[in-house]
Amino acid sequence: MARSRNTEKKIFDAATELFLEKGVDRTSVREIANKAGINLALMNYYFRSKENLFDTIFSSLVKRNSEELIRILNSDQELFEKIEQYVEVYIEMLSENPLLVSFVMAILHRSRERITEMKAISSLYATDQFTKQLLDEAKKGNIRRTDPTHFFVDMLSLIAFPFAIKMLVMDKNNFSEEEFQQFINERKKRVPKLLLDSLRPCK
Amino acid sequence: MARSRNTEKKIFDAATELFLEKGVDRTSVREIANKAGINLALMNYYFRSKENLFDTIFSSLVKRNSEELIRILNSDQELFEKIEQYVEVYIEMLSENPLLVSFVMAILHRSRERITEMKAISSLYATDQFTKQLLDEAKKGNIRRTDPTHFFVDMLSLIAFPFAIKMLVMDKNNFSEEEFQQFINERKKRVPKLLLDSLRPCK
DNA sequence: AAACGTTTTAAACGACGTTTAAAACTAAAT
DNA sequence: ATTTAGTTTTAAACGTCGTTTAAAACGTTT
Repeated sequence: MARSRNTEKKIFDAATELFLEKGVDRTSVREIANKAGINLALMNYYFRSKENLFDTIFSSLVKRNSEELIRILNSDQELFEKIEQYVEVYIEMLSENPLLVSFVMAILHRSRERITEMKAISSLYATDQFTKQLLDEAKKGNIRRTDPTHFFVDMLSLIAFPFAIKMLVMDKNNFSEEEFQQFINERKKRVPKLLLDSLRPCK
Repeated sequence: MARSRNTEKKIFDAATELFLEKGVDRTSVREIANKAGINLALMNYYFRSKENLFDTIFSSLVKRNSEELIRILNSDQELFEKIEQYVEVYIEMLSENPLLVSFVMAILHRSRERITEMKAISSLYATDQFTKQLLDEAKKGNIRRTDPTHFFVDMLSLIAFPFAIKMLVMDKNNFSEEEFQQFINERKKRVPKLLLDSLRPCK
């Protein structure tokens, strides 16, 4: 240990703030160093590369937010309730963390190949328990038979994509920021209803 | 006119190919110039900037592919058929044009800055006719009442998002490229069914 | 063949992420 | 108290990026 034991944290915090504010690509290492009040080279000393700094920040952010989602998905809660809760919590999480959304967008755009290497994301989609539940309930005749992979992709799409096209939706409907938030809030009930309707055996 | 009347086209073609192959950000102007067999400065001479070159390529790609989608959306076709056709054609289009997917990802990622391109995309979604149709059919009692904005967002999400998370889906399910194509193909029937089920008045 | 506008070229610019090698510093060993 | 070993910080430079510049090469028209 030496002069400053919080240099790493200073870099981390400054970068987080700048990444959120102007995006990863538009934030230079020199800016980060400046904001953190440290020498340019220290970013590489502590985080090896800007890319790795980004990954570190992103992973810690995902970790902080994903635990509840993972817990819900793997609980032995009743299927319909589980879906309702999962969707609501997921949407709320994305709603409260714009940084998370823009990070995911950045990753999907910049390194779609690399996305599976990110353990933080990968662990979010451990769907074994959920898959089993879908198949069991179908066998019991409680729900219609459905391909679990498709169902999970449907669910993720309905949850996440609206955030990706936020600007498009706002522009098309002349939404203010508040109106878009309201729109997203409505989806907390709408999306589960849509999904559950497709599972109900009735007709 | 002077020495080479197809320099512009050579740049356009080389850039298109490289952008598809390795993404916009990972393609340098020097690479484009190299592949096109032209001097570095000519890219700026003909296209002003790399960003503008990207826009040009993207716009022409969208133009080539969007006409049919717009036509379908604004036709006076019966609602259910229209949805089926729209989804199928859209998925097929994204399936055949990976470049389009990565371009859209690039634009959505920086949607705050890339307003021009956003407008280009936005024009794809003149949903007035479609909205009217949804409201009319609901009034007639043929379908359940639904918020047209939400419904359209649902539809787009189910169509497009799976392409964005392609690598994740492939990794989680150990899909080969062919198997992912098959998975996408299945969605051509699945997605319309899901959407139509949510509209049916029955239960 | 001279003048003009267009296209092409080589070289350089400033900004970027990163590396280097030495300096500054702390902590432990003599 | 001084040397030693290890860590942290620094200034300077590296190579690459997108872009600009000013001159050269060229085709066309007079």
